[in-house]
Amino acid sequence: MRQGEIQAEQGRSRRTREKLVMGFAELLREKPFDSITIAELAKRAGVGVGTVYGRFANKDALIPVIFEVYLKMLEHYAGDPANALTLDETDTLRPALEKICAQAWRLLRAEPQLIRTAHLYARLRPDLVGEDWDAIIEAAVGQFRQVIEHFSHEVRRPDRDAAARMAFYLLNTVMVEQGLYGDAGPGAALRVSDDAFITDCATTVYGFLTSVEK
Amino acid sequence: MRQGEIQAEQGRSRRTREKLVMGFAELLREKPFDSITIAELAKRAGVGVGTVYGRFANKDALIPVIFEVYLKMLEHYAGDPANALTLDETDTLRPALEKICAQAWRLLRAEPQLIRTAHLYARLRPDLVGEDWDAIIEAAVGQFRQVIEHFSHEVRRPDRDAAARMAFYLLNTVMVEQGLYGDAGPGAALRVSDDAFITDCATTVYGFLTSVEK
Amino acid sequence: MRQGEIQAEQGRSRRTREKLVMGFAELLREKPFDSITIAELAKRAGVGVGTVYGRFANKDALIPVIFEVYLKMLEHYAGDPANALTLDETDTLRPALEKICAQAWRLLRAEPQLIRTAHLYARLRPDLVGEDWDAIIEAAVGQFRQVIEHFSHEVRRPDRDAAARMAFYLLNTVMVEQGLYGDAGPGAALRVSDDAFITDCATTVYGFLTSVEK
Amino acid sequence: MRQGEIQAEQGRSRRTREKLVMGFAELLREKPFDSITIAELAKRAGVGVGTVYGRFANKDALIPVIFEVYLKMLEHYAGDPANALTLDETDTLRPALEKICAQAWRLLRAEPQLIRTAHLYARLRPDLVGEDWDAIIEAAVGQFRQVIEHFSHEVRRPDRDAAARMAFYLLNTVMVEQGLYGDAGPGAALRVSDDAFITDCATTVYGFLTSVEK
DNA sequence: TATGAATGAGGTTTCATTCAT
DNA sequence: CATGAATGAAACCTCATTCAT
Repeated sequence: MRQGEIQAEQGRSRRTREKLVMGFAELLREKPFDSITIAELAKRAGVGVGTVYGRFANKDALIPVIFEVYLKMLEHYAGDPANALTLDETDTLRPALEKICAQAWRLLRAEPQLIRTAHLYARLRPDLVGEDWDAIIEAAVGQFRQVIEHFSHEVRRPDRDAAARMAFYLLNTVMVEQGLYGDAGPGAALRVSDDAFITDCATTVYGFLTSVEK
Repeated sequence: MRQGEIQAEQGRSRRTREKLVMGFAELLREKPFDSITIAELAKRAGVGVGTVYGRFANKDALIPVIFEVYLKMLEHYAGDPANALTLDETDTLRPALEKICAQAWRLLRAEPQLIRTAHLYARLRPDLVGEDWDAIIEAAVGQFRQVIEHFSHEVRRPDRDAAARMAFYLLNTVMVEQGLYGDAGPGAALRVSDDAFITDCATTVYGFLTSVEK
Repeated sequence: MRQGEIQAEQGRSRRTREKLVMGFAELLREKPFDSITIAELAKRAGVGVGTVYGRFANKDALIPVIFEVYLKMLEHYAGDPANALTLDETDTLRPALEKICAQAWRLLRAEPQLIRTAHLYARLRPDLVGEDWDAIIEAAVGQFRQVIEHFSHEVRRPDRDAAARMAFYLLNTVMVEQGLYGDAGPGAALRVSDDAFITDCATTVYGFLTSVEK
Repeated sequence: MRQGEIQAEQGRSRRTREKLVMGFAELLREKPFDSITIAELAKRAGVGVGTVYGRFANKDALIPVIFEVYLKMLEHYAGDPANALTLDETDTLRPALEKICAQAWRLLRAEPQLIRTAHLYARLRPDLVGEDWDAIIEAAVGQFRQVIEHFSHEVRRPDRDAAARMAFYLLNTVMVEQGLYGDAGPGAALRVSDDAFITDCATTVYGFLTSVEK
């Protein structure tokens, strides 16, 4: 069970939780977590304030739900066949990385507020992330491991697992930064188009995977 | 003049601003911006709350000062000869990048709270960053331009300026992420030592700079 | 029937009431009445909150039960042969009073929280004390009447009933004050040991009983 | 300075505190402390809620003020010549004690709510009574010391100080009990008129002071 | 200009009570 | 009858901002 969350998940109670999570997901797409008030959440979910406290011990207990919502969104996105990554045998590593980058980019642009909040709270309250966050990361790392395996002959990093992790980390960090905060932040230095940026990201990961150990 | 900041910079008034900025700098190293109250700032600066409002129209008007403080810190750090980057003719690109990475890492570890807040607000309130942020970025990009120029024969990117910008962006983003939030966030996937991470960062930038255009 | 209490005392219903009273008695020994929540009581009694409201119209309706619990405790205490007051013919009034005082003191020290709450609510909500409180008092007054009767020749108060009432009142008030609130309150002025206090109490009652009418 | 109370007592600030204390005193005469809300106090004092928190860190910080108000009331009462206790040489101990009792009784009847609350919180929150409570007690004990000194030949208790303390304690406890809670509580056993009760109280103290050590 | 007391909207949390199941 | 989820009024407290001195 998530931190501060309150037991009992059946019948009316279960539906209430669903209403709350749905209302919360809506709000998370509209504004940052700390501008969301409990009263607002209650209203959006169509329940009373007390009801929120019936399911969540306090406002902090909602933080793990951010990741639950995030994970749900990713699953929904991954379930869409349009986003399936098919690794053709005739393909090479670089275009495959570009596909991945382009996909990640689309996702970031589609759900900026939610992803922003998730990333923010993963940092602000690491104690409250729960297991969903790990699941999210491991899934993504796994995808890279597959790609590396598939184009094994092109990759020169000796430790494939470490390489997959770093590749994920690189791509994730760099794209989230640019995708979420756009022209603000250090990204302002770039002044490039979306497409150019996607290409550069792919190049970066490609460069990392194919360069020899020091 | 910075947004929301109030004119008149002479005599008593000027010293008041200095006191405020110094107190603010102290507090920024201790806690996040939004946990700093105006009353707290006034006390730390040794002035009255009303006086703060005499210089800054509202709390938001302090956000640009975050970047001013950040820039001042960078300048102080850059002014220290111990941190000067000397590009020896006999050197090669890769060790030079490693030096840069190691330096950046030290800085991040020395001033995490301030850098965290600056990066956060550059994203949360891009409208309020002011000119200092640009100055910070251009300075850093410039350093990369120098390095690229110096090891020109090793770099295969055709557009040197664009390459310098991306290199800065990469390094900055990736290191800030890992340096500030450590094990939380996607960085948790890495599970590597500081030294290994620094090396990987250098490799990444190196890989990017030396890989051929698509 | 007690105020606000709900009829029907048979079978399942009767056992529910017992569970509630037992749980309530436990809680009364742990904390003041107004820090006890209905949800807490329900849990302790092993029933649902709604069930509490099935037996008691509202929280106030529990106040008379405080006295019921108090009375039960006194009866339990009085039933213990170790606490029986045997008035020997060779005894005199003063040592008898000291025995009574010492006994009362032990009781106060054994059940401070419950007695404190009972006395508090007898004052705060005199409308809700119910008949149990009278029973408690009359039992105690009766004991004094016996003692006065037994040492009739030593007592100089003409009205024996009034004397018994005042004696009880004196002892009760003075000891409860000191026993429950110890060093706080006016008792702070005393600064005496338990034994000395018990002796002084006995002296006081003795002085009252043996002094002549004005 | 009192616990949780906030510094600065001059000019506007001083007047605000006065307004608050006056409004508080009014409310204390009307209802128990814990039914008084901060918003209510603010309104009564004619200030904003924030202002209350500007002077008192939290609601608990008002508890010491209860005793301040109580002490002020006692001083006001003591200052009235009508209440001065003149010990005539021709007097004897017993009538003097009766005068004291009668006076105490009048006071109790005049300010029941305030005295009730003060006594209640002296017990509930002994940590917050502050110095005023000690001052109140010592003043009262001092009065008894005087009386005992004046009628020294009638008093048979060897330790005059201890006797004064016990006399005060007795009288205070017994009268407060009866005066504040009237017919509720153990006082219900008495069923006597006010005058008879006053006489009995005097007799009790007299009995105590004039009976020989055990 | 400097001060800091005063303000009050707005946020979180508790808990007696109701009522659908 | 029993249950416990749902309710929402009401309490406490914070803090950016104003304004009289």
